[in-house]
Amino acid sequence: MGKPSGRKGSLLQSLRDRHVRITSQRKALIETIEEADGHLDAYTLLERARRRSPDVDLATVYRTLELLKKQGLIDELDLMHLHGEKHYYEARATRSHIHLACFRCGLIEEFVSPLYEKLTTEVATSRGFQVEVSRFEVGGICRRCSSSEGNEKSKGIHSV
Amino acid sequence: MGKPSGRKGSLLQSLRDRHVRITSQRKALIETIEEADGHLDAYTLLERARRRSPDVDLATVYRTLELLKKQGLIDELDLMHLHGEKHYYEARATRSHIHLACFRCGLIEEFVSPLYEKLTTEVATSRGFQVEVSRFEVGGICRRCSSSEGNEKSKGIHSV
DNA sequence: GTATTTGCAAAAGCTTTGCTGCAAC
DNA sequence: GTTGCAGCAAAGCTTTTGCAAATAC
Repeated sequence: MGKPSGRKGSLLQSLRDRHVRITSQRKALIETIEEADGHLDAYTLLERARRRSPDVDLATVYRTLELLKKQGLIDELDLMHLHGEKHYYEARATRSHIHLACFRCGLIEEFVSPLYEKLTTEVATSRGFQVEVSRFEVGGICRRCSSSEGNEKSKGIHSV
Repeated sequence: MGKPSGRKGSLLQSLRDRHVRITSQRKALIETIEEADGHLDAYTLLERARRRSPDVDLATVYRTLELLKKQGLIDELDLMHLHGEKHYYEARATRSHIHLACFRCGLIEEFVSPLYEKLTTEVATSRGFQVEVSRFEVGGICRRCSSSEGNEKSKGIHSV
């Protein structure tokens, strides 16, 4: 399943274009984000980034995420708080998409629709609102879980 | 500006219909939620509910919110984390609506559109996903802040 | 009378911050 | 050489949990 993500390596370039300082830690974190291709929480990002730069600290992870958010280069997701209150991050996609979170198995699906863009435009036009970020999340039961209704009890039975 | 909310007093009735125990604390909390008509965080809910029932505890607030969420009677919002990581709650509306959060002044607007329902239906149909909850939040700059661009510095200058 | 809910206090989870030394430009 | 970043450790804020006493039905 193809993800609606942007070209890899674009995050670093965007930072350079904006005259933001590129440190080795930021580089490691950004490369990790781009490699992951979506849905990383801060701690997972830390663990993976340490393969590239062993001394990265969690504080740096958060500070870098904050920076990237402010630059509009990544999006912050809640994924319906399926796994606690933490946040997830992904490189901003070329096309915005909805996240579907299955309460039963924990699967996260992505869904692209022209209606999404249309709706965002409608907000901007009719309310005079300059949209910088938007987030559409849906929670419920995925197709696979509905069809195996009642047979599966545990969470996480379908791979993410 | 009319809110797209349901009839007042319906939360308690819904609980009775579902044979959920009605305690005095739950009653106080529910009445407070309905009176507020939207966007209460847990601590504010506690403070207000204490006017009706002085001994309510924050733990009870969270437990009751959990109950109402599970029953699908309230919705949980993040409001783009405009004021920290806490959540906001509102009685589930008869029509689902988008929340627009202004990063500059903190104003939260609500926006109803047929496209929203259409999009949700599309998700259900094309992915076979049983939608239980959906949340569409938008962050950016509201009309008023765009027109007073650069003149206003502080947050919360426009009333919520 | 019995099962559930509550208050209290403590803990947990995620995120932010202060400070000093270090790295980028 | 300056300015801003990183690591470390500590604190912060929201939310959850264990347990004994109280409450609803």
